[in-house]
Amino acid sequence: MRRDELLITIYDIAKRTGLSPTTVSKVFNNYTDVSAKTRTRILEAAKEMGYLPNANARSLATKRSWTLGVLFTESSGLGLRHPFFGGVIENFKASAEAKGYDLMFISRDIGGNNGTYLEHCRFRGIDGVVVIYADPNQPEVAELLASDIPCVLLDFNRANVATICSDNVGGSEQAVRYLYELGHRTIAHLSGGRDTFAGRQRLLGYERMLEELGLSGREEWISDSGDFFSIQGGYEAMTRLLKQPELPTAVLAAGDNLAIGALRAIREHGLSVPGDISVVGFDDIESAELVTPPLTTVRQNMREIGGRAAQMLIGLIEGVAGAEAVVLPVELVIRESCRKV
Amino acid sequence: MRRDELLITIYDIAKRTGLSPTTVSKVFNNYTDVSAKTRTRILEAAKEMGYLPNANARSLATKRSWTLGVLFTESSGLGLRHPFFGGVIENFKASAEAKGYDLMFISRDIGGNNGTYLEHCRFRGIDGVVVIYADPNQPEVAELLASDIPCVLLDFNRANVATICSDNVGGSEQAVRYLYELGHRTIAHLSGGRDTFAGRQRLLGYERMLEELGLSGREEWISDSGDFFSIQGGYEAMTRLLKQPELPTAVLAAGDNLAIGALRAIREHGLSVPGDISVVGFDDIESAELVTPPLTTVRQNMREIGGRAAQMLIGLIEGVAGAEAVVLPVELVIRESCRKV
DNA sequence: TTGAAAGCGCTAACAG
DNA sequence: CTGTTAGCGCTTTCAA
Repeated sequence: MRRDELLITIYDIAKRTGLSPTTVSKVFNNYTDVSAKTRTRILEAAKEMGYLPNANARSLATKRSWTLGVLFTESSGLGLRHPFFGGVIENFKASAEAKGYDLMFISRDIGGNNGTYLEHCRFRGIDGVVVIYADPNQPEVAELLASDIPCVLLDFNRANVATICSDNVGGSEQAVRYLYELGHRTIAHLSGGRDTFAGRQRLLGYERMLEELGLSGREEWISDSGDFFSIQGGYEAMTRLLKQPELPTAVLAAGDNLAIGALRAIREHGLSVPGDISVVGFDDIESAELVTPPLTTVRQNMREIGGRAAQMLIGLIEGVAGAEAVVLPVELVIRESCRKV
Repeated sequence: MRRDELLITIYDIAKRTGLSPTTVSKVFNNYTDVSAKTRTRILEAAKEMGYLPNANARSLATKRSWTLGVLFTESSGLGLRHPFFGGVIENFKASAEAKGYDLMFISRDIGGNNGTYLEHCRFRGIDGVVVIYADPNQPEVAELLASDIPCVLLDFNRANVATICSDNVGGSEQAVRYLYELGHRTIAHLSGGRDTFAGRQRLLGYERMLEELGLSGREEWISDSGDFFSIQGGYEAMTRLLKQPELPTAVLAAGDNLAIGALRAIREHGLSVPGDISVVGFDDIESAELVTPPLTTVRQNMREIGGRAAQMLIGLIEGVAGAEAVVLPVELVIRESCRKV
């Protein structure tokens, strides 16, 4: 069975119904200037003949592909495997599909050759792209964001670009206040890397709340792990912290994986969580509740992030929305990694 | 800046170089019947003018989209969020891109309306699809597999379809033998659902090795969790097991998440792992080594599964390979959830 | 080694 | 309300 033999076009339908291809096309594009009778006649013929529109032909004629690009930074090495982003994309996908868009991954390969992200998008005729955790200052990302292709940027912040991220500052503030209310007065921070927006914001919230509560911050109690997502990074940052002559009674990690690494470092140091040190994470990834002790953490709303991102991007594409910066609320999820002192 | 103003076509290049569109096209398709001089002239002009081919036009003319579909079963509710599949897709993506293919998610929505997977593929002109953990007996999946569109099926097995999966039988066998060598004689199984291929295979390996070792299997020690991936399922299946009058000293779970749920059930029952009961998982997802105690488990080679799947699919598409059934070796990763008895 | 012409399947003015 | 016509950008015979 060759595929071409069953490829039905609007011309076939036109011939069969005695109408013109134009009219057939109009029916499939929901034009209103087609009589009800003609419309059903065409629809019936189409169904009988097994007609399906050809997306490529349509895109060629309309310059609209109904395809959304998904751009991951490849440098960070996380990508899909990270449960947080996997979850975000899943929800993005569901929202996009409901509105008739399909998703395609954007890479720098273009037909097997090297190119830029922007070139890839132009090559494929992508209608808009969601940029997930990619540094907007990286030249190739910047090029894309500055182009005429609508973009939504997640977890970063940039002038004139539609962005969406969690309330990172507020999340850290909530966490620190919670620890304070449990009686903690010496609170450290495992930072997620000062070169990322979310990392800086979470650090900022930590510092702000410390100040608001009249606690003295100490530079040595901020341990930079370089990257949110690595358990190893958290382990190392916590290990450094544990070398201090005076230890904090609590630590806020800028990511759950950092917190998980910290848990291990603390245990190996012969101390217990929350017995000796209380730990709070950030994200609420699936494994947060699986570790021992289950992690108290600041939950980001993955579902909402993905859904809103799709909605924003489509709004931009269809010209019904401008580039706003959305900040979504977070929620402190209390489990068992903190105790009263 | 309107996009159309900077859309350069082969006609523009032809005009600029004084050559014909045909010749320009030939250059970009690596035809050999173009003189070296002409070729460089065209290439230079193209670069200067910022020319990019138009994938839609190309697909329309050639009936080849250089797009691979990724089909997830939506029913199981896992999808990207599961670290195992996320990892598989990541590697699939990398291999596919290196050969000039891009990835698109296949859904049942087609332009926002309902349709079948096959219709979606035809609509988009998808060249081939990787079917990830979707039951091939589900009618719409079966329809796709039976079509003329090349498919590779992961983690299932079906006549005349290219498939790829881990050595599930062998993995269970290795695990049981390992437990046996540690001295265990009463070994239970948390099954991953008898309606999935991998679930049945893992059960089979378990039963076979029991028999080979001369151990008596007991029907009550096989606890079905209905689904590989749910921690909750593992918790419940293990809880049922713990109600038996006589308890096994070891349990093989058909998935790491099942094992993680079992860990919790055992702990809540007042027993310890591996003190009272040894536990072995299957998959080696990231959290396997994060739980307490770190899980001994059968590792599937995500990287290889994804890479081979891409390679097989492209082989099928390009007609250089037939539909084989590949089984990849697994590896027992020993951590701390089992002890000698 | 190069090019003219036709066509891939669809849409969008514009007439009728 | 329906149809004619002319593309969208590219590839592919086939002839020169």
